[in-house]
Amino acid sequence: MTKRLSDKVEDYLKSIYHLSKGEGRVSTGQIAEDMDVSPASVTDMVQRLAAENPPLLDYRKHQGVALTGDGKKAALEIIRHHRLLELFLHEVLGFSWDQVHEEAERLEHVISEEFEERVAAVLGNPQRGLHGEPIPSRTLEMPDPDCCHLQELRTNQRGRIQEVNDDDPGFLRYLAAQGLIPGVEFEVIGYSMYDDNLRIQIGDGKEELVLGASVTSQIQVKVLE
Amino acid sequence: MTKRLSDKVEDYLKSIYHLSKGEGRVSTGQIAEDMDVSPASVTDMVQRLAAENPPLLDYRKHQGVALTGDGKKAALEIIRHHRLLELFLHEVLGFSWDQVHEEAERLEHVISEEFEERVAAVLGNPQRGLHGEPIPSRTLEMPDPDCCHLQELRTNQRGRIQEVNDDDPGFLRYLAAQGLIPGVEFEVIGYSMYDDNLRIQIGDGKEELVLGASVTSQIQVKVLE
DNA sequence: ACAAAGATTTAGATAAGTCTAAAATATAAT
DNA sequence: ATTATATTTTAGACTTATCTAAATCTTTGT
Ligand SMILES: [Mn+2]
Ligand SMILES: [Mn+2]
Ligand SMILES: [Mn+2]
Ligand SMILES: [Mn+2]
Repeated sequence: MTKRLSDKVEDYLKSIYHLSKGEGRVSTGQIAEDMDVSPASVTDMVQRLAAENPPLLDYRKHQGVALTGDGKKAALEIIRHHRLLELFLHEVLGFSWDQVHEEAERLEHVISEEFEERVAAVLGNPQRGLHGEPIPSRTLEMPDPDCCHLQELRTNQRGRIQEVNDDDPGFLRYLAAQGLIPGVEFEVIGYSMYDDNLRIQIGDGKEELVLGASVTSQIQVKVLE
Repeated sequence: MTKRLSDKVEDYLKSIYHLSKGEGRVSTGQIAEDMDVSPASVTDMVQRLAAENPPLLDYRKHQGVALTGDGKKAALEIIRHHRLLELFLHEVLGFSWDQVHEEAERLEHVISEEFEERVAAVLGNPQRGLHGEPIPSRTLEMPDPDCCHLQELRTNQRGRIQEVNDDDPGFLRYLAAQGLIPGVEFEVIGYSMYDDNLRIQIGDGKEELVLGASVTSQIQVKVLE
């Protein structure tokens, strides 16, 4: 009989989960930035969530917050909804991969466990989302990331695109146009230390791309070999 | 650029639409009863909706409210969402006909026009919902009801079930168990004027049912011949 | 070690939606 | 036509979520 959380609370928990990757502390300022609200609003909200029964956050003045077990569970529930919904919107309703995020952002808060189960079943209990994100299991276990940011790779390293940032439709269309989609393999063939540009070659074709840090920081890859 | 209405506002407009059947005035008391909130809350809300720009309601003190053109359009938009969603939940996700209403009640407020269009397309642009209700068109025209309550029929009249009240799961399971579903034809073979019980025979089998007023008032039928 | 800068928290306001209790109005009954 | 009853509206309060401006910590640079 865990009391139903509001949409806003769910979005706060999700934001904190993403910023902390499930562990560690996050500052109120980071949350304010990510959620596009004032720092004062965040302080107020996190104090309320820390005072909940059971508490959803561990809050200490001037030292940010960490998710409690309950807070993390609530966040993972919504993240599971979000990622299943994105896949469903694409596979069943034909939404394009840059349109699904916004729609899922609203739907994630209102679907029942029944809906979640049925969608998962229709999709064959997938473990990865439309943009390559791992989907928490029914029991809310989140698989390890087993990948790092493309940004961190250097010349001669090979990798496979694992996951891309999905909250900017324009960026997603750009990625698709360049062939930078989850599953694609590549080799780093150059690095410029002054601007952090990375030159990569996709597949075994001669297709080359030069990507800036603001692109490579939004792509997660698995290093090969 | 019509400002986005809140879920609550949409539910008020929908309630007023149903109570007034799109025309005429409705008292604040009726709305309070239907929405399960206090009369004071209703008065407050209808005054706000009447003060909107453009106004969604016509309100006169102590004389109830009527939907304006804009209010009616907003109500029909949500009713279209609701009925398309119920059908979708049943046809695509396998929800039973007594489960869909509750889920649709929440989803109706958050789906985009894009979602609405795609669902309608997947379903083949249906004109009737899962419980027989007419579905407003894309342009928000509501087809005429062309039917009346089963309650009003008398001995020897034949009819076809057109539409049933869908907000009580138990009632829907009861109807399904009795074979009282939209499309089924029957003949009234008896009427008891003291308790308003109706005796009906379904199809041409010898299956007979006796139905009280609280059942017959929740079923809409088309009179045959 | 201390002042300046930066981040966070408090204080005070506002808007939406709800409630209960009291006041006002309308309807029905004598 | 008055009085009694029922309905509706107002008044005052509360909750959630947000803001701006002011106060208070923390961190950093010298
Ligand atoms: Mn997303
Ligand atoms: Mn969201
Ligand atoms: Mn319904
Ligand atoms: Mn609703």
